[in-house]
Amino acid sequence: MLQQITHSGSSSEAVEPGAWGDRKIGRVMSPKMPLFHQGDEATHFYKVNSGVVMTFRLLADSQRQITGFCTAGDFLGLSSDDTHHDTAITVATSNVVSLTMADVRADVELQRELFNQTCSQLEDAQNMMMTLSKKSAGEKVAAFLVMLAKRQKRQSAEESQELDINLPMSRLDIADYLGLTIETVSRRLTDLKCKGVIKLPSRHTAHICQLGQLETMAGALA
Amino acid sequence: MLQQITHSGSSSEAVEPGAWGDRKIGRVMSPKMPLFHQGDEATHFYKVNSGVVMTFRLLADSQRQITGFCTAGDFLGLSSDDTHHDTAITVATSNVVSLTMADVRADVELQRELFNQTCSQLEDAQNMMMTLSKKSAGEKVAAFLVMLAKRQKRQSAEESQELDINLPMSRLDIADYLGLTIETVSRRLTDLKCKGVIKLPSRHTAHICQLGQLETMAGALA
DNA sequence: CGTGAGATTGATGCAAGTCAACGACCGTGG
DNA sequence: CCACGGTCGTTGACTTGCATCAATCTCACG
Repeated sequence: MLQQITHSGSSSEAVEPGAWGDRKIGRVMSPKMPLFHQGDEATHFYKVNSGVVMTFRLLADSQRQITGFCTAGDFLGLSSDDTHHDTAITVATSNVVSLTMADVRADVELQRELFNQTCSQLEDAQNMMMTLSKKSAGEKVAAFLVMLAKRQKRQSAEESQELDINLPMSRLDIADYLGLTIETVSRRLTDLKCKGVIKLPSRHTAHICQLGQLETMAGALA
Repeated sequence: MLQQITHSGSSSEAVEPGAWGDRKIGRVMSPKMPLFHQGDEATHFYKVNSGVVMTFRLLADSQRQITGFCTAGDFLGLSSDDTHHDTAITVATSNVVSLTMADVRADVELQRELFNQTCSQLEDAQNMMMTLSKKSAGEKVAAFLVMLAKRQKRQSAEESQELDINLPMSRLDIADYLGLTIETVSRRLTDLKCKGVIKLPSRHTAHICQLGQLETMAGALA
């Protein structure tokens, strides 16, 4: 378990430079592949074309905070001081492109997109601060499911109350994202199941029965 | 108390356009003056020249999360969708300049500065996520004092273990920043006082006796 | 069909929240 | 200048939600 968390030494495991596919097409990566490690020099940053990548940072005592789950269209790995302050690894099979600041300087449209995304990520992070500090365990779990539902619905632009969502990450990942323990995540999920708001057909799938209800339980955000 | 928190209707109280001084010199504002309100259209953003401005966001049930304290050099009020997602008010007397995206487009140096700052703020927000979800109350309060010490030292570039710091904000502000209650903030502060790490000569001043010790108690961040 | 990591469920403890009373400071007006 | 009132802060008693510890379950994979 800790092995998953601790990053063994340097960037030795990260993808070697030059192994990236064409800039537009990107590179397909299987689950649990690191993009970069906390402390690495930030020579590149990345854009997710498909799949899920998560970023996290470690405290000295190996506590872990997952800072975000990146899905299609999201950028990650930007740094203000040329050092990565977190580690990024794929959660599911993903297609990722690698970029440099030189690419950005050459492309005005990319500049705009990048700046907007960064502002947007800052807002998300601030919302997450609210969630982490003010919400109860139940609200956090509900909010997490709603977030996943929104993202996965965006792709398959439905509008129904009912939908299946993917949970490619482990319970520990969810716990470390929400600032809870796996036990608490598990308990609150079964609560939701007992209340009939969701079903859990398999470990990595959730069926949402009443999205509106779930949103209510997630607590308002503004 | 709630009056302080609830924003009464629209942006009526915010500074009227045109009341800003010269773009470089800025505008002096007394404490508790709002710059903009959550929900306002984001026509301008701001840079703090001196003083302290805080930003916060409200949940529907009027819970408050302070998203940051901005001091000299910090930008605030950027938005990815032209709506302010938080409210900004001065904590102490401050000098603030107002800017627009047009200003940015006209100034390449400002672009760089702004982009760097935004990345940096994102990293800070992610660190804050760690603090909020993983640290104990005692660690949070210690970390808060260390943060203030670092900022105020940066200005008067000393390097000693001992220094006085200003606490212009109320205990409620500190609590809402750290995700605690005023009672807990108060208790942890008196703990630190009893341990001889700090002194509290007045309500809005703290004297740090052993900065190193305080940093240890704040818990490592990487 | 075993085996082990991941997930669930149950029992217990503790850190922080809540409720309540008191104390200290600040500005105001006599 | 001092007396007063109100806000803000501190301290104490009690409650509670989540973490912790521990046992069992399940299901993915060799």
